Amino acid sequence: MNRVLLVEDDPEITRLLKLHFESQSYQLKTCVDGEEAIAAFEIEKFALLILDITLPGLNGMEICKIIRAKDEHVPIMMLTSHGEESDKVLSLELGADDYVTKPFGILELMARAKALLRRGSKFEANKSNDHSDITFKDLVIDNKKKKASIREQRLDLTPKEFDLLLLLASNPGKTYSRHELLEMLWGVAFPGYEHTITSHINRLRIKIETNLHDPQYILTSWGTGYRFSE
Amino acid sequence: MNRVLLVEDDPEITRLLKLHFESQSYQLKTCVDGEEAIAAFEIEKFALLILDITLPGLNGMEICKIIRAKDEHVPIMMLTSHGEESDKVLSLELGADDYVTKPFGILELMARAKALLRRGSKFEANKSNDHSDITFKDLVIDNKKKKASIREQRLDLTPKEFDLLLLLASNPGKTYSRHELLEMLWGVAFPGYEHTITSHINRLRIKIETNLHDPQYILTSWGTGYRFSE
DNA sequence: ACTCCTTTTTGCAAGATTTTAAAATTAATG
DNA sequence: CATTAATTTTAAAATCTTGCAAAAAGGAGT
Repeated sequence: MNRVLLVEDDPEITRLLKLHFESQSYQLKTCVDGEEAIAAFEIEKFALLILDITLPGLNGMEICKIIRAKDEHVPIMMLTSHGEESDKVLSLELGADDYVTKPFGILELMARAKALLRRGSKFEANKSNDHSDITFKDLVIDNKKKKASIREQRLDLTPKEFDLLLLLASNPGKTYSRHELLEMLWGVAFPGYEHTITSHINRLRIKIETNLHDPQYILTSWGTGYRFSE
Repeated sequence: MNRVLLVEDDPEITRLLKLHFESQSYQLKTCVDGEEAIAAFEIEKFALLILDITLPGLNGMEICKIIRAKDEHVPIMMLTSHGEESDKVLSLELGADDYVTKPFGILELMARAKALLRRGSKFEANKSNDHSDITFKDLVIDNKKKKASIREQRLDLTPKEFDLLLLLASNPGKTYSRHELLEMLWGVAFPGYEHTITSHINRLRIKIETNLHDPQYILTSWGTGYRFSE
């Protein structure tokens, strides 16, 4: 069973999650309010529920409570705009299993969603290869150890640099626009500019590339974005 | 036979144990209540049972009693939130083999689980090298003797300091977040702050490093956590 | 070669994170 | 029960990262 139910009124977030869940071959059904969600939940079975807290009409916590009363086990993840600790505690008390605050990096959200989905199902697909190293030329990225090295030498990367490199390198040859990168790493609701990406790419290259005028790892797709060599 | 059955309703603990048992190549099957557990026990064989005492429906002690009646030998470990001595005594009378109170350090729990598993099976895999010393540069850690020395000189470490050093040094190069360290050494339900880790790292360094501004053993992964040199 | 547009480079201030030191709390011991 | 040791919390100083902007350099098309 691979159906996920999302209750969210922001179309931008809906679009993004739909994109990512479907790319991982999950079906994402979306509702914009609580009544719709509860109705959907009555007819169909879902492997995971994702509820926005701030919604018109019934809010996320209320939905959570109602659904938890009907189904003790289904994994529930809450989304919220404010990083309010009280919301978090309250949600978890109401029976939510995880809690993500906006702006969230889509990759982080997906990772946590997968953890919940995994828990619910016995047949471990474990599709994502979070566990194996990525190697290209003299570069090795070990996500498990949070470590990257080039020519046997450990790279001293900041968290953002590491994430950026990991994302690009996980999909060699795919060009990511600055917008996409911001969305995936900085989060959907990130208010900043795309310069930021440029800066980070630059700093990464300084640490990785031997010759900045002829990069071997992080390549520019002119007018489009960046890609990892393949 | 390497199957372990966990009966636990807290998803956080479930997640953590699953992670650790699977990393040690055990299969961990999880149930959230007693009926499910007993049903599973009827069909499959397990090398170890871990029961939370406080559960919705049938509690851990009741499950223990029922299962012990069906199988005299299977090792059973109890988990409980309150360090109540009476619970402990009662559990052991009901046939449990070990008893761990929350918050528990995951490493301690794993060690005790392994001890029980070992008892049950004669063919000792002994996968983990708990018994050999760890040596790096001038530092020697002897887990068996709970002793560490640097430059032939015994270090006077407190228990927490020793555990922290041992954990980091058993996986050189891997960056552990403060959260991970808390979870593994202090326990899942530890209510404190991550500063605590910082403090212990600091005191460890004072005892181990020659130059605090250029540590050779315990390194900082900026924005991420700490790691042992490799 | 010229112009327009994009990318690279550089520097900096604001904000985070880590270090350090010391105080407060808790646990262990006689 | 008092002392001592161990652990946790707090707070400030030091350090590093990040986001942004502006200048310099690099393509693309004419």
